[in-house]
Amino acid sequence: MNAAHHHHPDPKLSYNQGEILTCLRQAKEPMSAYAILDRVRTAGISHPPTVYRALNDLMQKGMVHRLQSRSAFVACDHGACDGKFAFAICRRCDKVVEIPLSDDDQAGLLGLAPDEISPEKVTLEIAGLCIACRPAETA
Amino acid sequence: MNAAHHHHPDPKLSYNQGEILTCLRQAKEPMSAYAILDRVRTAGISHPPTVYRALNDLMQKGMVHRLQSRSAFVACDHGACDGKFAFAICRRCDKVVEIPLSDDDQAGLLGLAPDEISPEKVTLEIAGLCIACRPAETA
DNA sequence: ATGCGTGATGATATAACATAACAACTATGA
DNA sequence: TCATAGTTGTTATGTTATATCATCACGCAT
Ligand SMILES: [Zn+2]
Ligand SMILES: [Zn+2]
Ligand SMILES: [Zn+2]
Ligand SMILES: [Zn+2]
Repeated sequence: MNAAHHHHPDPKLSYNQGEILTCLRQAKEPMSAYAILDRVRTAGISHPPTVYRALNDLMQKGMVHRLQSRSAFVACDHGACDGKFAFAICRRCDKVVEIPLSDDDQAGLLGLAPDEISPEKVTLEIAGLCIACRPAETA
Repeated sequence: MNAAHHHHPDPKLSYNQGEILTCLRQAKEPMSAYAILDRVRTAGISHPPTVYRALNDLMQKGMVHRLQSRSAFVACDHGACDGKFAFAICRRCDKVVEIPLSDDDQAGLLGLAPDEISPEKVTLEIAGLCIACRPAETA
């Protein structure tokens, strides 16, 4: 199989990267690596390392983000971004909203780090209840 | 085995909880659940569910925190705390510093959440390089 | 053309992390 | 006694992630 035979979301991506990014974009919700694997089997991708390789490459490019609190992956809402984002996640339905962080936001967060650790990267995830799940919570 | 036969870090803790909290406090660094399991075998704890149960109980009490970005657990630096903390973590040596968050800090973080998700809990982990690892990085 | 280096992918196996489900034991009090 | 709640033990399994080596396609120098 060859890249030229398929539509790619970005010409710089390899075949596997393109398939997996497309899968995540269509899902519009976080997917585990193994859920992705199930969905791309028809595209000829059939082993976990293949999926993790592509996910790591896509994360390096900023096109995919990992939700640490869920061990799941989402396509970047903005095509790509570079460390300057956070997530809000509904604890009930797993809906995810990507939050762009301003430079000030970033600086403020990095400023929380103590002197003995010079900060480089911030992981911020805010869990809560989305508007659709709020009624269901009054049980 | 019975709690009365052992010194406990807190009388309200069960035997298993006490052993595992003591283990984490002695380590002073993050430990995976399975690393804890190895260390408490001599105390009669020998199965993963036992460790995870105690860890979950201790986390509920705020006496143990989980580092999402490492799948590891640390004893709270302050005995116990209640959601109002962050971590700075050295990406090279895994040194961890717990950062207490002021009410203002918390409010600021929760304020980043979009309208459609009402925020409840914030997970903030800042990765960087600790002072001891800075020389080693110039490779 | 031949051979080489590089990057991407394929494939096997295993490691590391976490939980479901059920059984057993203790303590407490009706 | 009996029921109840709390804790722990045990087996089995599910889920997430990586190490390692093999293979393939391509560009390029000889
Ligand atoms: Zn993004
Ligand atoms: Zn929701
Ligand atoms: Zn704490
Ligand atoms: Zn360090």
